[in-house]
Amino acid sequence: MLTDRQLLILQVIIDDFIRYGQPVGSRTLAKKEKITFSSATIRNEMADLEELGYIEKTHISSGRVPSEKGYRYYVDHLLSPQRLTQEDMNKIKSIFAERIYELEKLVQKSAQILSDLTSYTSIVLGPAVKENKLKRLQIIPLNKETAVAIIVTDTGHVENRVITIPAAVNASDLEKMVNILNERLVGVPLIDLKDKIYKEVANVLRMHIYSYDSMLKTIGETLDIPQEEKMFFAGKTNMLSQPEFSDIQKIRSLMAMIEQEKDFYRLLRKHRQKGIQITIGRENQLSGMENCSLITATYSIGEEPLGTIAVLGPTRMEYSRVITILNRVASDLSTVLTDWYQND
Amino acid sequence: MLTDRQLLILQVIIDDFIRYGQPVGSRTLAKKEKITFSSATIRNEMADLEELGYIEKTHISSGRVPSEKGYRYYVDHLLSPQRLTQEDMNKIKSIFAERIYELEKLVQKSAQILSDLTSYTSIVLGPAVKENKLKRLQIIPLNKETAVAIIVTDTGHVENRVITIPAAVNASDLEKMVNILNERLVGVPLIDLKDKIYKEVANVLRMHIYSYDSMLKTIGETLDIPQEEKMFFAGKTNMLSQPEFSDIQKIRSLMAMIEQEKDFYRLLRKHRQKGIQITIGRENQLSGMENCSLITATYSIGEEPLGTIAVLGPTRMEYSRVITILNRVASDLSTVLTDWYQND
DNA sequence: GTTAGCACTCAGGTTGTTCGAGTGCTAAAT
DNA sequence: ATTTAGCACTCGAACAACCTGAGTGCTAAC
Repeated sequence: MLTDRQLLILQVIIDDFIRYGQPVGSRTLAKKEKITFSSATIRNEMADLEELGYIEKTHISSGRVPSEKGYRYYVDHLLSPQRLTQEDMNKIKSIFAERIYELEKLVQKSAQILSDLTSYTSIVLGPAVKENKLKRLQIIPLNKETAVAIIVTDTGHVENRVITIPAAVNASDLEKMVNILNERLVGVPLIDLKDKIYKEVANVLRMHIYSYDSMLKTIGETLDIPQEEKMFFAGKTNMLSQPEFSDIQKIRSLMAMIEQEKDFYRLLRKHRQKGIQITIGRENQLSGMENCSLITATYSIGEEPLGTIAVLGPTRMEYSRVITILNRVASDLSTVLTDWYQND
Repeated sequence: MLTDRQLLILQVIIDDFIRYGQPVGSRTLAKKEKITFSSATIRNEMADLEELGYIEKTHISSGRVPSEKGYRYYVDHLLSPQRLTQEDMNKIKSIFAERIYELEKLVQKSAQILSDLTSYTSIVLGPAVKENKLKRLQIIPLNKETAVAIIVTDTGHVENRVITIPAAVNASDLEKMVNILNERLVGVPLIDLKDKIYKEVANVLRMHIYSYDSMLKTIGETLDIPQEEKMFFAGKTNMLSQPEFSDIQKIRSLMAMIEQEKDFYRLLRKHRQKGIQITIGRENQLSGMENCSLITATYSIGEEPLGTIAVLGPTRMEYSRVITILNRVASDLSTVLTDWYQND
């Protein structure tokens, strides 16, 4: 177990390093207000902290730098909570004060404000469309062979897709079918649509529709809703200004990682628990993330969790500030959404 | 006027520099097959070429590098046309062989293939939605206050927006109005919709609809179609691997330029003429583009130009290869689109 | 007109040196 | 038993000196 003095030193080292990005030496430390003992004492303590794995040297006679274990301890035990400046508060408020009725736009704006305020990269995982409920299905013929199928959900989200209409199907059949589907399926979550069609609606369709088979196939196409939540990025290039990424190689691997959205999506999916979640450097188990930390929070409608908002920064990021901002944005976003949807 | 030998030397210098990215010296040049005279002769010719502004030295005793004027002359007069490899041809074909019915997706795929094949960044300016013709307008109420307005165009494009419904408007009025609008407005280009409504449809509406005023306002909201063509990027980070951008500063200014989409959009808009257009370095008159060239082509339906596809690379890019690819993709894309739309 | 030869230039790599920030250890002070 | 002062030591970064190689321009001979 660490002594109080060791904790103090660890905290001051990390705070200083986060602030200035330079290895911290005993002399620098000794000058700090909070530190009342001499540099020699500090050196002894630092030697212990290093042995325990909380800090590292970049070379044999350099100052110390936090290790991943050090950051981990720091975020778990040493974070000093921070208050937002009035200015930041206002910025956040101003976003949510606008009456934006489209979920996607709101979510995108949230990502924007997060990256603006933090100067890191932010990612927002949109709500899963598949859990929205069907409000209306519409098929609008374009010409003899093709039509646009449109699905509107209760959240106002619109999915659309161009489909081919089998030659055997005529316009009135199409219309009839759309009517039947709407009658039976409004209110059903998109993900259950297919199932429900085969189990409950197929019978009805067979009775009323002539070319039942090809029709069902067309419907199948239509209802292939994307399963995955959309990711919205903002400030992708903010990382270019971080001094730890002055090395072009690091930037390349980081960018490659971000572009490769699949892996990153999977990583985000691991952060679904409520509250703030932090993963540091290699904890992310994703190459390209060695020098990065990811902080996430969730937003929700009422008690129903909807999605994740996240900030990606260097391991040397301002954890406490980012956490405060993230909490704030998540809660404001949740409030707006809850307010909006529960007034139905 | 340049002599044949000077032209040969200029061409070989640029070809070599494009290939290896290193300043080209007289000795290197003398070793080339095509060059039958000695390095001393070459030095004399190079001195002349430099005086005329076609090539430059990076420092007093370095080899030569093409100047912007040199590149300009090269692309205007010296390009040796190139054939696509079978492999590249196949890749392009495979994209357009799939039956993709959505314009946006097709366009996005085209951007993707362009950046894949060239390893540069590619940009595609989508067709202007405003020129599409209205196929159907639909308003689907979500709850008492809000509704989704959906506009489907003859190209299968779907625009949608959440609108607020004035309290004075009731459901049957809404329906009636949508019917009237559809009757009168189908086939009208989106850009003319507003005009047409005020001039021709307003009268009819006034006769049939109770809360005429607030209704017209709602309709106005609905028809605020984005005026600008969408830009689709692909391979944004490809530039990171170009040796000329090993300098972090250059990358930053380049990325900042790309992120700042407005300016870039304006630049692209200047390239609307048919055929291949090339602007080199500072010809682009956009800071961040000093070391870049932009090559564009247009795609069309029949004779009707629709949009622009572009490749953004370093000034030292493989002009001839890019031009070949761009031509190919543009023409294939045009063929598919023409085929598709003229079968209406 | 072309080329060989030569003196000259400069970027970039290597080496050596110095400086300063930092360390660990020891012995004295508290 | 802690804490501190002092000292020898280490290393990176910055700088200068030097060398090399690729390249040039010019001149005189072919």
